[in-house]
Amino acid sequence: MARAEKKARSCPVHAFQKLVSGKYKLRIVWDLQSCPRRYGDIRRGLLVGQDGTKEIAARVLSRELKALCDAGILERKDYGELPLRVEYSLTLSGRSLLPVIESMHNWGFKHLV
Amino acid sequence: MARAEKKARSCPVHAFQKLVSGKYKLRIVWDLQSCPRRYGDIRRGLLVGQDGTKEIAARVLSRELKALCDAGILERKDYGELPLRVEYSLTLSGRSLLPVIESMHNWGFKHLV
DNA sequence: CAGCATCCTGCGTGATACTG
DNA sequence: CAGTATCACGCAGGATGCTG
Repeated sequence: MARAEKKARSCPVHAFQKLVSGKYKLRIVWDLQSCPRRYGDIRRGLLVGQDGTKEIAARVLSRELKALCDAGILERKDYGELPLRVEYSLTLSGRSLLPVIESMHNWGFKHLV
Repeated sequence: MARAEKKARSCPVHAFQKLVSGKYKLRIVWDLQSCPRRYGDIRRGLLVGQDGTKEIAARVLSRELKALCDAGILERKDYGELPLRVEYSLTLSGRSLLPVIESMHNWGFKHLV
């Protein structure tokens, strides 16, 4: 199921880190846990900086989404409608990532923030 | 317990990601789980690339270690001996990080590697 | 041995404009 | 609306040499 590059003997932690590298990948997955979302919804609302962060650049979001799709974490569904409508949702593999992110979330909530 | 910058309303996941940003921080913590280690031990053996990765640059390792110390994850103990001898160990806060890293490790081991 | 000081390079991120 | 095309830039990461 689409595991990109299976580096021979590399460290799992490092491999994981590389997979979710980038400022937004983890947050995207986390934000999709309850339901699929459209491109614009992910962009606005979810990633707009509550803490002063700027809105994510379209180009960046595109790349992160594409990377996640290529990694088999997300699925992209194009409805072929007009105006354009594309929805992103978690795959099974993506869902399996949620507990991991949750542990990060909880730790961060306790020790940081 | 040294929490650096407590960004007001920032996302815990993102805060966590920032804290452990860098290629080696997580692996360093992970490698220190069983016992304290010396600077050189961390550098050699542990971080030398089993998968072809080069040895970490001294400057980089220094920075990562310092950042982890500043974050209250690691503790630095200088024995004041000659030849120089410095040991790094996990603090309580650092230990609390282990389950989180473990979940990443397990996921990575299952889905990547 | 455990690091700093310097210099250098690539890539991740971002801003702006444009398109089907 | 959901992107792609360009251009620009800071900084993490690396290489080399030096020191107490």
